[in-house]
Amino acid sequence: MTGPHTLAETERQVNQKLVHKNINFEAMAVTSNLFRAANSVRNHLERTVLAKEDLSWTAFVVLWVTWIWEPIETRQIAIEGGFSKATLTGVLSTLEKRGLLARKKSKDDGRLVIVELTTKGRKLMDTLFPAFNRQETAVANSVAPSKQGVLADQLRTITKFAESNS
Amino acid sequence: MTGPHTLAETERQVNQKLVHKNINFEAMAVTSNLFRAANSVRNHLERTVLAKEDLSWTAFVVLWVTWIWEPIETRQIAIEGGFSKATLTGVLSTLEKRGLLARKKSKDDGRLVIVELTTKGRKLMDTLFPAFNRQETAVANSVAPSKQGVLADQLRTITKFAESNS
DNA sequence: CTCCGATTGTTTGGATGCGAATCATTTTTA
DNA sequence: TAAAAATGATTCGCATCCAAACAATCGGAG
Repeated sequence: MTGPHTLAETERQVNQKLVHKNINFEAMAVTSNLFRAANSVRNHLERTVLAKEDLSWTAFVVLWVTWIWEPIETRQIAIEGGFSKATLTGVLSTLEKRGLLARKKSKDDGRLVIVELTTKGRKLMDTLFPAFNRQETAVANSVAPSKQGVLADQLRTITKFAESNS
Repeated sequence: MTGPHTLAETERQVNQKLVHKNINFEAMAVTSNLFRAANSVRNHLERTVLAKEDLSWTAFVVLWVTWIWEPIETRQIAIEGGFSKATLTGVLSTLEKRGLLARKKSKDDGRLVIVELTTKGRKLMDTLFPAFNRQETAVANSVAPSKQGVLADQLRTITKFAESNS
């Protein structure tokens, strides 16, 4: 991820390419570092926590959302996790095959599918999520704990803006 | 992306699931909002800027890195852009087919491939990047401009930590 | 009661991305 | 100099993800 060029070098180079235009370097720094941070943190968590359980990122999110809210409708898992219904169907099948969760039809509405963790799945999350959270803590603590609340708020604000302005 | 449950509701629910364990909610908020923000901003930029040029995110990054540093070695594009060599080969072929850039062999080292934009590619980036940057500005300005420098710095710090702790 | 539109999960087809193996070239070793 | 190791890019096989089409179900309008 960290290339041979520093961000400062890149900005200088961009400036030379665009001397005649008005480029907002500070905004560029915010977004580009947002992507770098998200990617590297995701890779970090995958390597340090998820890999040994052979779970993909999406699979973990599905387990997590289900664990928190079970019993839960599949459509809600997709919304909460931020991926498509199509993606969810595949991941659910995989996790069901591995015995970590179970699908069942809703009695009230035949279209809906309800998901619950199995005992095995619940047991896994009981140890996996604390381990995950420990790594989240290590990552977050690279900025001062007293500043983390503001940081999270700013990220929330950015999300809200980006989502409302299609 | 934004589910029907607020973060506060989720935290309350997590707390009930884990009353006996120590969960760091602030760290959880930092990372989860980091992913939400990155995803929503990427989707926003894809929709508002990249879609009308029929460019994928990765394709745009390749064009951008090349535009800034050309002539540039392919391995450096991959490092700078944060994706694998395998991914790059495919994207380069696509962009070359579309006449936006060109590959040539290095004279000094026959293993290396050097990439340059074509006139068409350069012309595209001359208008595309300013448009992209305008949207970056809109996104970044959802937090006060005076706080953007600190925000970018914190994201840089997180990246550095996550990358150094495999 | 019967359509008919809306909603939901699944299937299908295609795009994207990666790791491992492969091929070509260069550099190092002996 | 010749063989071996190292370094690049590409190819191949696999997993992941999505949009669109599809089938099943629900809820009204008439």
